[in-house]
Amino acid sequence: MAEPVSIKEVAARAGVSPGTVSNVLNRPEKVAGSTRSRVEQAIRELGFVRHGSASTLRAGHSRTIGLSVIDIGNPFFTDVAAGVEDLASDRGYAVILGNSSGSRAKEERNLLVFAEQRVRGVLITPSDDDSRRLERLRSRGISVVLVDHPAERPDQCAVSVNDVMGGTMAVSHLLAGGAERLVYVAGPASMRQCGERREGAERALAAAGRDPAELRVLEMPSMTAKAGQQAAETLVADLPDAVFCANDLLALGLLRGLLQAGVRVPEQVSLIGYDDIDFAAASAVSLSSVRQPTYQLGRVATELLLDECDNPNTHAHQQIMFQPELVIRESTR
Amino acid sequence: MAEPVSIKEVAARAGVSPGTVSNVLNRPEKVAGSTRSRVEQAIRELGFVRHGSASTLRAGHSRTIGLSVIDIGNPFFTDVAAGVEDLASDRGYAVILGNSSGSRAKEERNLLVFAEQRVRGVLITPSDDDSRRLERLRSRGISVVLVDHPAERPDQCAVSVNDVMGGTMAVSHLLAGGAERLVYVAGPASMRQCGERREGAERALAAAGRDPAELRVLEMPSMTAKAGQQAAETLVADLPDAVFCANDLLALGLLRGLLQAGVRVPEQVSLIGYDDIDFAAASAVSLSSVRQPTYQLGRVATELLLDECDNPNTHAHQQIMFQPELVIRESTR
DNA sequence: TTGGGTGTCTGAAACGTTTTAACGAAAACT
DNA sequence: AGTTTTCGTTAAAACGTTTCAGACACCCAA
Repeated sequence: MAEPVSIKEVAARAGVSPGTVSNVLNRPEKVAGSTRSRVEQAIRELGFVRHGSASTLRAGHSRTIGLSVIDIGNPFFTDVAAGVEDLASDRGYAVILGNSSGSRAKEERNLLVFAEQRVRGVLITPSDDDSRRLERLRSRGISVVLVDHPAERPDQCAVSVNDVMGGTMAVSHLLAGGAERLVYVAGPASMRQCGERREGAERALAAAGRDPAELRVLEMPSMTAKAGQQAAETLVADLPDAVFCANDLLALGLLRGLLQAGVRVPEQVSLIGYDDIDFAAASAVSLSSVRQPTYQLGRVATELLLDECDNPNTHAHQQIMFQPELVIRESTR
Repeated sequence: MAEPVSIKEVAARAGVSPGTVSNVLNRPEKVAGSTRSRVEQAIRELGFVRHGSASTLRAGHSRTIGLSVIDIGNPFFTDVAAGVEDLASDRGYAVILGNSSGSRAKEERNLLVFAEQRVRGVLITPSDDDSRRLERLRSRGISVVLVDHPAERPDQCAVSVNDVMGGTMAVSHLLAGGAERLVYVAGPASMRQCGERREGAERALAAAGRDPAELRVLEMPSMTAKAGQQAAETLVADLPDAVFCANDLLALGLLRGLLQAGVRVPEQVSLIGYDDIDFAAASAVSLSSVRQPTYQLGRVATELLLDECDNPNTHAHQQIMFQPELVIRESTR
């Protein structure tokens, strides 16, 4: 096992001082061509790899960002993560992944890890609206960009999608199909997305001249396919004629549960999901859904974060809100 | 923006030396109860968070591991990642995520980042069989555990699933259903998984007294749903009666393409995938597949890696091979 | 000839931990 | 009482970078 080679040994072999090697690494334009190539050759010959921790310690900042998502098993977050990873990697940043699984404690632990690693910034889809934790990070000099969550204050960056509008789109579409008895299958009430999509749903009812209180809400403990299937068990007892699910995972699980119980979709029940994950188009009855620009969400969020890190003085905080898009397939009348 | 607080300030406030604070952090049993609680209080009051880079620099090893996957958009890898993250997080390790997207260059770049970060170890599903890169890591003292890839040498850990057997299972099942004209839709030939599943398929043919050369192979440039849909366009021109896809993403895309072209599954074409991702059960025609213990794969690999890191002397390298499981649904006769 | 640039490189001091040898005090043995 | 052990603590030396004030050589203008 070869001993790791340090900048000093490179310097020795190239016949220069360690400071010069550092310059070759960090501001190559400052060093004369001949010296530079000599150093570069030494680096190659010795297989030198910069010690990131030493660099971070001295320079005061790292080349890593933290990404905290709610459910890595959800293609929505996977797509976001792909956007983040692509751009971060292009810019030479490493991504530390944290999966909160919807647990506040786990999220807290992830943030602690990020703080210990002195990440340059954090991208987070918070699992609830408690902003104190994020304040704590910011007070440590770690930039935070909210992903799929609107900004709580103007002095921060956030990238989100208009969930109220998405909810309205979904339910308006169901109503247009003749929906009478509507159910909204939601995730935990603490999740902002669920609340806003619900509000959008209620607005759609109101806009159609109906009482928003008509909307029956079924709250599930998690937003997974399994939870969707459980929801189906509840619903078959008192079948609605239209269901809006807070995400596609719930919708796919629900769809499966309904079909297994012999319920016809969309004839008996009109069903629409949210996110338009890739698999929505391939399901037993292809799923109508509300599309979000997921990959883009991750990419833009990363762009904002890196800009905030690299140009702290010129950086202007931005709150970007994308618009969702209705995708109609077979599962709705 | 509060200045970050160091161990020294904690020491000052608690009236002890920095060394003692370090002991409280790393070997609390070595310090007297009263001193310890005094230090712990100071830590809490000042909001001290250990500087991971400084710690790494001095201690010579970090609390991070690198995870390099081929396609973060594939639920197979997502499940693996979930297993990795869960365990790593439990043990206080951070996970640096690298997505190679099947590109050798990108994989190389990820490994470089891992080396710079001085990760404690690397979990990797290599995108090809070039082992030199991994040797280079190991020679730097970074443990490597192969995920979903058998070991190339006995002195390394690897966790995989028997792909030859999986291929045999799949094709035997197709043959039992009366398959005559078989196609294997594969990913890039450089991927070991594709090759081994193919070998398994050929063995199944041989075992049935047929010529393995009968197996028509359609090689796609990537293993995604999109590629599967393209494969469908090729296949409809000369329709086989049974198709084995190298993974479920290909199979789902292919299924979609076939159905759109008016081909009935399984009546005209029997179709089986590989991985048994969650969405396989929910597709238009629910997909028969070969199940792999994905989450477990990630967890066990992490277990091995951390054992190798934490107990380098007692650690015994292990090559674990799980057995796949045939899951029969509607897409096969 | 002097004075001031300019371009290139050096040396040493930091950054915040961990680790080690050494120390004093108290406890446990002769 | 004297000696050894044990316990708890400390001071100082690393770890590998980056940074910054300066040094040195060279050239140009005055």
